[in-house]
Amino acid sequence: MGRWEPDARGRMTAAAMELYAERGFDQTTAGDIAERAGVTERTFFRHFTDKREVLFNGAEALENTVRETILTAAPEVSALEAALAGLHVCAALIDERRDFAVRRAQIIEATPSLRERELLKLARLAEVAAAALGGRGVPETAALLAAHSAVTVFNLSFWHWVRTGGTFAGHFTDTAAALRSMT
Amino acid sequence: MGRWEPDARGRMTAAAMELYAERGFDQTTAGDIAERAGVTERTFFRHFTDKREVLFNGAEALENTVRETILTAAPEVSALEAALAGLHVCAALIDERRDFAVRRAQIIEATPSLRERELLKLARLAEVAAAALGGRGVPETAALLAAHSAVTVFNLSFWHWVRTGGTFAGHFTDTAAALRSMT
DNA sequence: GTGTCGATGTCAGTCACTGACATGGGGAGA
DNA sequence: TCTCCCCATGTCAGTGACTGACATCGACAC
Repeated sequence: MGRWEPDARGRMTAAAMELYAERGFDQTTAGDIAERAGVTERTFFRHFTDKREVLFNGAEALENTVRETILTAAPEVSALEAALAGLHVCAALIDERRDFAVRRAQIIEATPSLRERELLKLARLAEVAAAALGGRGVPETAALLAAHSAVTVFNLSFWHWVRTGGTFAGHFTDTAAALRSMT
Repeated sequence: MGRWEPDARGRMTAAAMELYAERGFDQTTAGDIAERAGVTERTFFRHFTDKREVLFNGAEALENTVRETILTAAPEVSALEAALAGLHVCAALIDERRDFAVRRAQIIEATPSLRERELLKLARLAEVAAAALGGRGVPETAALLAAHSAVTVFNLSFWHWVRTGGTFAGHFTDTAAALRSMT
């Protein structure tokens, strides 16, 4: 691929995480990140649409996981349970990288504009889940409700996990149970 | 208040809505808005923290409505029903200004960065609702789940209302019913 | 009539992001 | 092994969002 030092993208991601954690998102310029990664500011913006996106690389992988898990769920499974299953697999994946996830979460928590971007990614995840449910024949409104509910469980249990420890998947299971017994 | 033409804020909001609708958010500069409103770009940024915020003036009013409705709900009402009641009142308020709401929704829909901001406002609304439920003695996880679920109902029925007509409150009631029967 | 105060104007600066064009090394094919 | 092409990167100049510091001006109190 590249012909200079390989994995420019990975170096930029690492540099950004370091700098955001060291001095904060607002005090870090795109040029700072590029410099630490040994590339040009222009190259940074060729890889990432903006300064925030560098923290949201894994989003597409999660979307694929959700989509495929929902689509391959047994046909008799309800919309809500299929959506929960999809997000539960995501939680289990993230469980494997607690260290990274926590550092990233702390950076996001400290910066409103990053929280904003995170909400957009979660909304996209819900849309993907809803579309997958649609592919199972679930009517639109039911699909959207189930998808957004599952993403809410995902989001709430994520932050609970970051703050309290344990396993993400475990918190997810607990929160899902609370949701089922809510009505 | 001001000593020049009064209601600079209102003029800027109106100008921004016009320009965003006419030529799009990205093709509108803060200077354009200020000029049409008869003020300076600097004045625009004194009233609004950024170019997007101009479309989200009513957010605080909604938050107050949600908070007070939840806090004054009958004590025997469940967390979910209290949260739904709070958001239902908001829906009824917005029903009174369909024209404005639809124009605003079309602008937001056309611009990803505005969708992002809208999600942040909805998240804040959910946090306010959850805090109000906390004030009623609801445990944290249950409060967060109920609040976010109600906001999801609000959001989904809002877009359904924008696209199909009818009343926002009516769509809200239907979607809330679908949520209750989901589990 | 004078002084204070808050909203506004002015100005200069930083930085996110973009388009256009140049470059250089690696790999496919001769 | 040489050559040509491609693509990731570098270079450069520009636009526009936002900010801080300071000047101003009109309403209102006294």
